Order: sequence, then C-alpha cells, then structure tokens
Amino acid sequence: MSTDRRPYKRAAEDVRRDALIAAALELIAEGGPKAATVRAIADKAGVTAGLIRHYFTSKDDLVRESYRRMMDRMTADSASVLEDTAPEPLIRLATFVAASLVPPVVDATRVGLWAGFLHGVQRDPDMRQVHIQTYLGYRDLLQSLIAEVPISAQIKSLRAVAIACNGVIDGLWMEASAVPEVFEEGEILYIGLRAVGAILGVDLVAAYRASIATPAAPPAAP
Amino acid sequence: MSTDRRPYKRAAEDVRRDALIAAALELIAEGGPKAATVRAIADKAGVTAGLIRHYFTSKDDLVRESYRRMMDRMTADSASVLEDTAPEPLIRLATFVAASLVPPVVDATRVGLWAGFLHGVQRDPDMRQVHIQTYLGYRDLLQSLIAEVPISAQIKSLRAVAIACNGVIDGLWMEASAVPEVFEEGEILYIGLRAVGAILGVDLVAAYRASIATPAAPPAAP
DNA sequence: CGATCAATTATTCGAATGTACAACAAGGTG
DNA sequence: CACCTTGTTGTACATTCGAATAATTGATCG
Repeated sequence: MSTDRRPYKRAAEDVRRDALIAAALELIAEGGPKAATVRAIADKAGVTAGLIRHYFTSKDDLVRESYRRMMDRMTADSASVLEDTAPEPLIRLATFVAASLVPPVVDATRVGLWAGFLHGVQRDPDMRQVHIQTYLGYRDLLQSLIAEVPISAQIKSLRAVAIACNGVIDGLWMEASAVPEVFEEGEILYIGLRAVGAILGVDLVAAYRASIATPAAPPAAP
Repeated sequence: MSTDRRPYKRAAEDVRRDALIAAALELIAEGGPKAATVRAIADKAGVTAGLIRHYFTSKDDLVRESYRRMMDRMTADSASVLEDTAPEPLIRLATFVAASLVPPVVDATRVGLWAGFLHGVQRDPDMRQVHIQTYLGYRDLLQSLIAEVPISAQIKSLRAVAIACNGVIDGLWMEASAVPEVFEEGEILYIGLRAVGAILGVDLVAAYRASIATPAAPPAAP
C-alpha cells in the first residue's frame, strides 16, 4: 500500500528562506510574537515545520534573521523615497519627512512588528546591533538632508537637531500607527512637517506642497 | 500520615490581586510577554498557579488588569510632577516635559512593558480604550499646560502643537529607553526641551534651569 | 472551643510548543 | 536509465502552557 505523502517541489535556498522569513514577519505583525510558532510559520510558507530547522539552526535564529530583514527593508524604503525627488534640499527633506508619516510606513502592522521584536532587541546582542545600525542609518540620512538646507548653517549642533527631528517623526509614527482613530485624516503629516520645520526654522509645509505640485520623475510609459 | 503542604497565610483580596498584577508586570518588563506564564507569575507573587484563576477569570483577564494598572500609574506619575512646582506656567511646562525625559520614566523596562502590551492594545477593545484614555489624558494635560503660557495666544491650533510636543516626547522617550547607549548622558533631556520650545516658540531650557534653581516646595522637617 | 466557609494548595488534563530524527522523493549527474 | 545527493515530509518526544478540579487548611464567627 502506498503511503500518500504531500507532493512538493524543491526550491532554491534563497526562495525557501525568504518564504519562511516573510511568513514569520506576517505572523508576528498580525498576532504578536506568540502567534509565530514554528508550525504556523511553516504553514504560511507552504512547507512543513521540520523544514525550518533545515534552514535555520533554531527558531530564535529565524526570528533574528526576520528582524534583520525587516530593518533592511525599512532602511531601503527610507532611502528609495529620495531617488526621484527634486534637487532642492528643502524639498528633499520635506519629501523624506512626509514619507515617514503616511502609509505604508505609518501602519498598524509595522508598529506591531516593531513592538514584537523589542524584547529581542533588548536581550539579544545581534538584534541590538542591527537595531542601532538601522536607527543611526536613518538618523544620519536625516542629518545629511538637514545639513544641506541653507539655513542650517546657523544651527549649533546638527546632531542635536537630527535627534530631535528623528524623535518627532518616531513619536508621531508610533502614535498614528498604534491608534489612528484619535487623529484626523492626514493630520499627522502636517503636524510633523510643522514640528520639524519649527525645530529647524524652515517652512517644510510649503516645501512639501511644492514637492507634490512638481512631481519629480513621471513614470515612463511602457 | 501527614502530607506536608506548603504553609500559607490568607490575604485580603486587594493584596493578592496587587501582588499578582505586580508580578505579571515585572515579568513582562523583564522577559517579554512570553516570560509571563501563570506559573512564573504565581511564583513571583509567592503563591501557586491555581490561585490566579481564583482572582481572575483567565490569564488574559490578569493581563488586561495589569495593563490598566500600569497605565493608571503612568497617569498618576505624570500628574504628581506638577503638585509641588512653581506657579509660573512656563516653569510648570518645563518641569513636566523634563520629567518625561529622565529616569524613572525613561527606562528600559518601561518601554519593554509598553511594547509587550501593544498587541493586546491592538486586539483587545478594553485595552485599546485604556490606551486611548491614557494617551488623551496625558496629551490634554500637556495641552492645558501649553495653553497657560502667555505666548501661546499666537498659536493657531493648540491641539496640533500638543500632538506635536507629545510626539517629540514620546519619540525621544522611546529611543532613549530602548537604546540609551547611542545618546550622551542627559542629552535627551535638553534636546527635548529645545525641541518642544522651538515648536511653541518659547525658551524651555531657561525655564527648566530656573525650575531647578528654585526648588518649589522644600520638604518639611520632621 | 467547635463549626463553617472559602482562600489556597496540589494534582491532573488536553493542547501546543520547539526540537530531533528517520524515511522518502525530487531533480540533477553520469 | 540508474544512482546519488539532499531538500522535504512525517512522526515522535520531552516540556510547558492555561485551565479545571479535588483536597486541605487558615481564619472567622457564634
């Protein structure tokens, strides 16, 4: 008699690892760390649980890699906003700030992910280092954008204002993502632009309006 | 033959509930939601696991109550800062902001707790309501302090600046609590004061210095 | 002091978890 | 086509989880 085994297809190592990591991230985002069991992850990735330990030395290893993947993606998202934007420093800064305060960056699942990983960040040295690198990467990028706007020559400590602006963005991101219903539609974007502008002494709202009035790079027609 | 059972003392309902809630909070703060098992909670509270279901209908119920307790304490802490402060509105505001950016408010375990509960907040309607009430309570208190400073008459939307200031405070609190090693000692306090001051157009650093120069209410000698 | 009540302990249960490992089969290589 | 490597499945195992319940003991009251 034939034992009926689930048919399967072999996949490249990258594909399988990506699928497992993506599944882990989705589960943590949706149901918290508790929901990301090895069986649930394998289910969502379309494989069986045993395979996880073929690609990762342990579940913690998979979680670590998932966190690294998430942070890499966030860094890439932040940088990609600047690719097709106007050359004016103020508009570039406004575009960057604005992108951090609207979907898909502002999103309930993202802040859920962030929170779900925080304990690992506090406990696991590898995850902590990834966190610090990503945080400093974002902040340094923000600081470099600030440094390009003319008026910033009057600023005493670029580092201090970058930390402050980063703080506003993070705080508003967190609140708007966690409980969007206490804010009005699009409100957070303009509050953030005004706040960052006030810290730097520039009019970021006007710069943002200019940026959406003059789309930088129209998509190429196929 | 005598079975040797663990000796125990009966306690008032409030005492036991408090002990269990405190134990749950400590465990979640230290080891994340995963560490707060019914057995670990009972152990830390000095009782056995079965007792939890005598005081709470389920573990989720205990977690819910723990969250409520934590948020109540945060609200009380925020308000208590203002009890013994000078009457000048600007100094009151500076004192309030400063208190949110130094220990014990800035603390790794606190942000760990906050993160540990976030998924409950997103899923459980009761916890979500507690979260919103506490957030709005803090923000309204901040807004009332802002409204009292003279220059705020020029501010168009008190609500908007309150949201912005709250955002700075939350963001800096989160970052300083999660990874304090990327900041210098006491740096976050002054960055926060300068940022909130810039948003409001006032000098909060000077007001803060004045507040620590003139202690408001010297403790009564016994 | 003795009876009563319920706070607390102790034990048990079914389900779920992460890990380990043996068996199998898919797809390339000769 | 036959073989071989290894990606993949399926099962088993020891633990641990939240929950339920029986047994006991501390305190209160008459």
